[in-house]
Parts: sequence; structure tokens; C-alpha cells
Amino acid sequence: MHGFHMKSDDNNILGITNCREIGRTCACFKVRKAARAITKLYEEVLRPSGLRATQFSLLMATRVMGPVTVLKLAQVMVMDRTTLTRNLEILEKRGLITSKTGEDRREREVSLTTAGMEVLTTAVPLWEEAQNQVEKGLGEERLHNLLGDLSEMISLARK
Amino acid sequence: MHGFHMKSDDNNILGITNCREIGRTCACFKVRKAARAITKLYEEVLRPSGLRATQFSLLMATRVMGPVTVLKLAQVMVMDRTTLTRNLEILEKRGLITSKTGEDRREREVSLTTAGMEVLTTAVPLWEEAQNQVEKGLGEERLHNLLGDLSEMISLARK
DNA sequence: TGATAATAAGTGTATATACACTTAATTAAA
DNA sequence: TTTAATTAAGTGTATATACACTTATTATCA
Repeated sequence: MHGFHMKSDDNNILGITNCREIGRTCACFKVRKAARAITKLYEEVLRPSGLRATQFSLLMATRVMGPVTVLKLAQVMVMDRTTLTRNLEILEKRGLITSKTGEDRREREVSLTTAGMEVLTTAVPLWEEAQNQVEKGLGEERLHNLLGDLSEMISLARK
Repeated sequence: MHGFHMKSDDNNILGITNCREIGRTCACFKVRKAARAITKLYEEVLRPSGLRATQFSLLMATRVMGPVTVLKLAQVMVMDRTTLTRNLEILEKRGLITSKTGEDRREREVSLTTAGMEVLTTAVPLWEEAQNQVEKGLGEERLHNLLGDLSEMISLARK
């Protein structure tokens, strides 16, 4: 089900040998597809916490790094800075984080609030459920390798 | 740079042994991060074609499968049907695909237009550039394994 | 020191994503 | 065959994503 399937035989078009191969071999397509699938799984489990997948990651990162500037957080999240700004807006409106101007007044420093910490207390066990499901399904070894290769891909893509 | 980094030593909170581990081991976070990074790479290369990554995949899938129903296409893309509806809207407005009511009048059948095919003719060589970059960076063997593991993860997540 | 370059962040816009709900059409059941 | 259940698709809403551009502040240099 997870590839493009031909109906007819006119596959040698656009000057490449085998058109349908792209559906199977495209790194971007596959990773995006995997992101959609895995996100759905985690978000279903995280639902009782009221957090989306990105919000959970963002709160965890802020928890560990905060107070932290927008730029630094964006780098760690491998997320465009302007995307992060929009995501932080939502979390701040909900009172899960706060931000204030930094010592360098161009910077904005983000911190987790008590409410944010409380939401994480609810969310972390849910996260563990989802994570265990994936670990059990793929096997710890294989998942570990997969995550390592993805890290490599991320480094590679950022050059 | 790609993990949560602690400042202090208060890491044993929220009832889990090591908070920062989540930033390294979370399958969802890592895959989403990789999707952002790899998408950026492909979209920079695809830019001259005027196509985003998702649009390219969608046109290729339609090219290979069309005429195809929205539901079927959504399943192959591992994409929510309503997401697909919105994505198709944009491509149809640009004249790259057409859709018409199917034999079963609940269904909508999507096909690539000549203009869509022409855009793909421009895009495919660009795609190959991006793909080669990734292949060269990770190595064919490793990329192949990675894509296989991601397929496994996708299957697993859809249960 | 005053002009200029560099840096951090925000805004406008467009696309991507999916849930909850609705509508239209077909199929199955009474 | 009329009704009920099922199925395919669309809409309202909210979040996620990032590029191009702008603004405010700091750093550099002539």
C-alpha cells in the first residue's frame, strides 16, 4: 500500500528509467510519510494531556534548556526560527511557558511555567506508552539504529 | 546541537530517570526533526520547479496511479484524507491536476494534466540532484536500510 | 563618536496537517 | 422497497511549517 502502483506500462517517461521508483526511494517522501504516521500515533496517546507532538517536544526542550533564547531553541529543534515563534505564541497564551526580554535586549528568553511543568507531569507517562509501543514494534536495537541514521541524515541535510 | 542540553543537575524530575533522554530517544521528535531538515534540502533544490516537496510527491503519485480517487491517494500518501483535499485544491487551481466525479458519484477521480506533466519534467532532474546528495552523504546501503526501517515504522504506526 | 554592518526577533503570506462535523450517495437490512 | 447503515468527500477550525521582508538592538569600524 505504501508506494505508487502502476496501472499501465508507460513507466519510462520524464527521462528516467523507472518512474514508480521515486515513490519507493525518495528520502524526503519517505521521511515525511513516516513523520505523519508516527505523529498520529504519539498524538493519539498524548491527547489526554492536551499537547500536540511538537508542543510536547518544545516544552521538554524548554524544561531542559530554559531560560533559553528563541534562536538557540530553534537550532536544537531543527526548526525555522519563525515557526518556533508561532509555536511559542500558542504555548504562552495557554500559560505553559513565559518569555521575557534578555540581557541583550534583542533576545527573548523562554522558560517553562509551573503550569507547563504540571502538564508535562501528565504527558510524560503518556509519551512513554507511545514510545514503548514503537520500541516493542521495531525492537530496541533497530529503533536505536534508525534514530542514529536519522541523526546522521539531519546533520547531512543541514550543510 | 541536536538534543536537549542541561544547564543544571535537576534532571530527575517528572518521575523519570533522565529527562534529557527524551530529546535523544523520542522516535516522534527525531522523525519530525528529520522531516523538517530533509524537506528543507529538497525544497531548496526543487524551487526552480515551483513545487513544494509534498506537491512533487503528490503529482508523481497521481502520474503513476491516476485517475485515482481521493481516498486511495490518501492511503498511499499516508495522509489524512482531508489534508489531501486541501493539497489537491492548490494543485487544481494551478491547473496541474484535474478531478471529476467518478462512476460511483460519491468518489472524485484525480488525474495529472499536461501542464502537471510538464512541471514534473522540470522537477524530476531537480529531485535527482537532491536525492543524489542524500545518497552520497549517507551511502546507498545505509540509505536503503534507513528507508526500509522507516517503512516498517510506518506499517507499525498504522495499527 | 557616528555611520554601517551584523544579529535577534516579529509579521505577512502561503502551504501542510488533521480532527470533528457535515453532506451526498450507495449499500444493506427490515 | 423503504429505511438504516455505510461510505466518500467537503468544511470549520486549530496547529505546524517556512520564506521574504521588516524592526529593533548591538557590535564594528572608519
